[in-house]
Amino acid sequence: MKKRDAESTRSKITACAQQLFTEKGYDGAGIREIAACAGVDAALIARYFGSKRQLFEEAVIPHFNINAMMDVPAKAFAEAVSKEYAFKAREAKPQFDPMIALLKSASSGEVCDLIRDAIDKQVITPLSGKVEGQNALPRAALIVSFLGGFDLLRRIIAVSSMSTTHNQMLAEELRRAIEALLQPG
Amino acid sequence: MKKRDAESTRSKITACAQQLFTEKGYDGAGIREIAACAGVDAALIARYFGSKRQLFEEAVIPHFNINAMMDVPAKAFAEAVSKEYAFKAREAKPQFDPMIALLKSASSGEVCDLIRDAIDKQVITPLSGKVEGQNALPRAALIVSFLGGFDLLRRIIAVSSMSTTHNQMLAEELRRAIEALLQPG
DNA sequence: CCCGTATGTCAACGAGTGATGACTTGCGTT
DNA sequence: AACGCAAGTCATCACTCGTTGACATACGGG
Repeated sequence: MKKRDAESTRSKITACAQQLFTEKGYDGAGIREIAACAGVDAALIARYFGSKRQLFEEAVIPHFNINAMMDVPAKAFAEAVSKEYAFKAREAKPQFDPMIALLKSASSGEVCDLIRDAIDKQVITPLSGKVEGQNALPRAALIVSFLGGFDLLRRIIAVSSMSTTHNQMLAEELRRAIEALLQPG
Repeated sequence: MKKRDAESTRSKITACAQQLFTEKGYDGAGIREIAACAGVDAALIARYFGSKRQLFEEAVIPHFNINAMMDVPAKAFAEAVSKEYAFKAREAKPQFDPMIALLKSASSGEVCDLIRDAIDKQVITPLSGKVEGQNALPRAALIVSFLGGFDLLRRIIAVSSMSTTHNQMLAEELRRAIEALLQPG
């Protein structure tokens, strides 16, 4: 019999859900697999979170934001974010990366609306504050497009021409493109 | 009893596979669903194509290329490709769009290697011929990143700030960013 | 015409899915 | 100490998945 500790159980489930959703996406990670990783019975997930979708909503969605980047001054923003993205090693599989988890789950249909809302409200809208000129919102969306596509090709699909040997150069090109999008035409 | 016409059966399966892989991605589209759409028994898919993976490989992978764009002169390339992407209406669900199908299937694991090869050999490599200066390959990959991320946010996730009202403006920003990536720093 | 092969049909397998409800058991409170 | 509720366990439901093999039948070459 397991030690009875609801809080610890809940947080272990959350942590394993974050990790497995990052590795396999929403559809790819199963309830039983998450439970096994947490050393917990699968039925507990239903009890604690209601459903798989709610687990995803609670464990992944809130962490998809750019709070860490928001206090960077606008001038240094392109530089900071491009370095951040380019130097996240392609091989390194962090236990939890909200961006990867969302990209891998975007085609799911069951959580696509959650993802859309999170991107809109937690990323694009705050980011639009850093965009000069008109049409700040869609231009912020374009920057997010670029970063998302970058992670998709480099860390999920793992195309060969974006290997880690090009980190420095990729950071520079990333910065140039982001600056082009930040500044008014 | 069905009329016996192997060629027509095969091509109907292919067409429905293309459509359903576009709508739901590799994991989301089931063998039986594809067969039903084609008005065919599910077992025939195994007979004709061997496996679901091979069906995907035959029906989707070869069509993911930039042959249509290759004869555009380098100077007009950014303009042409940005318009092409920006004006593919978000609502319009074409029966078959290889880009959407691949994006929705990238997280599948079962066909990710096919997708990687196709992007490398059929898109990034030919595109790199249009890139000036050094590091043509990774810079071509960045352009593909951008276009992929664009389609992902706009047509799959359907972010609200990229609605069709911004078509013209999105095309311009897209062009600026692509030109920044095409020309050497 | 007749037979063999190509084509289509059907049922089933084994594994996996998320979710549910009944049951046991540990723990804190009274 | 005994009760009640929270926490954990187990079996199972009703599906869907891709794949397989046995079977039926249409069609074309002899």
